[in-house]
Amino acid sequence: MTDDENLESTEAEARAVESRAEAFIGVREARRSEVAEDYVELIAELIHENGEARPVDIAARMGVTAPTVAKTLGRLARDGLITRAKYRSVFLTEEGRALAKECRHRHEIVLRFLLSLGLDPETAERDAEGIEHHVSERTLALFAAFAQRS
Amino acid sequence: MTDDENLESTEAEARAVESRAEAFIGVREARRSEVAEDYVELIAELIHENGEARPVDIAARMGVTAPTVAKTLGRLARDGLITRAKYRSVFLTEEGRALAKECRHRHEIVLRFLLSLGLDPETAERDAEGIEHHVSERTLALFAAFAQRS
DNA sequence: GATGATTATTAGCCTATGCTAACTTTTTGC
DNA sequence: GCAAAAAGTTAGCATAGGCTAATAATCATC
Ligand SMILES: [Mn+2]
Ligand SMILES: [Mn+2]
Ligand SMILES: [Mn+2]
Ligand SMILES: [Mn+2]
Repeated sequence: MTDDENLESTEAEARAVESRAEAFIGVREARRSEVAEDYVELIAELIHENGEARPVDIAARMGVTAPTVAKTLGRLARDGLITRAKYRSVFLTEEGRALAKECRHRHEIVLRFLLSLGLDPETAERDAEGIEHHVSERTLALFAAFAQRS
Repeated sequence: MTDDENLESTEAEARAVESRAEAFIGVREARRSEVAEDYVELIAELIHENGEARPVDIAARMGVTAPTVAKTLGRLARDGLITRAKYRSVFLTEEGRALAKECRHRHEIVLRFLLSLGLDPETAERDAEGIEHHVSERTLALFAAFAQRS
């Protein structure tokens, strides 16, 4: 048998394997920002509604304990998305605000898209919360167009 | 001011907070099975195509190193999804096969849905790989119906 | 069947994200 | 303004899921 007939050895096969790997690598990459995205989006909302974002309110809405919030806020501060002072509320940096805006935008589009497909609001909200982190710009554009059209 | 006028203190507010938390808790729950789902789906495919699933092939397609695969396979075995013998290929248990079938089914539907929306195949595959873990049964049914219809 | 290449495992490290328990600070209500 | 309640922090623990370096087993080839 020639080399080309070996399992795995064709150029086409190699490209397929590579492109599959890239998909998974991309998903893992997206996964790394999920928590940060959800937090800044929520923080922006709390600030908008209440004038400030308190850890206790973040914890209640995220469904986690206060120490978990504290640790996550530490990472967000380290990454330049929020500022905070001990025992005080949290605020977004410019970068944090920009990310929050983008996340809210994406969340809105995904949610409206699911609703326009006919999904009930509760399930739509739940699914959007997970899906939003995994839609490319292209997909988002298609979602927006579809929701618009319908 | 009466109690009802307090920020956060209405029944409706409390329910909204609760339901938001449930959405996030659900997403975190889904997140916990993502890796296992991707692995069993891939293992099933490799077995179908090659008769066996070798760690080296899993690693190439997942875009991770061999030790990462080894550790993950340890968890899958612990959770009753695969069986394996040292230095040998991996096989699915009944439970693993059932999960793989379910994942493949979901993956197919999400992918076809994205394609039927007009997304290019590369991006569709990439997005499907992330989205598939966050679609409820209801959403999946709507996706299937839409792809069918179009 | 020796031997070099390939594949698999193990040990050890790291980060993220969750938790509980204990402690500190701030806020609230008399 | 003091005491109790609420909120926030810290320490310490666990698991998942990545990695590299080192080691071990298997396979392929002569
Ligand atoms: Mn989300
Ligand atoms: Mn969101
Ligand atoms: Mn996937
Ligand atoms: Mn998949």
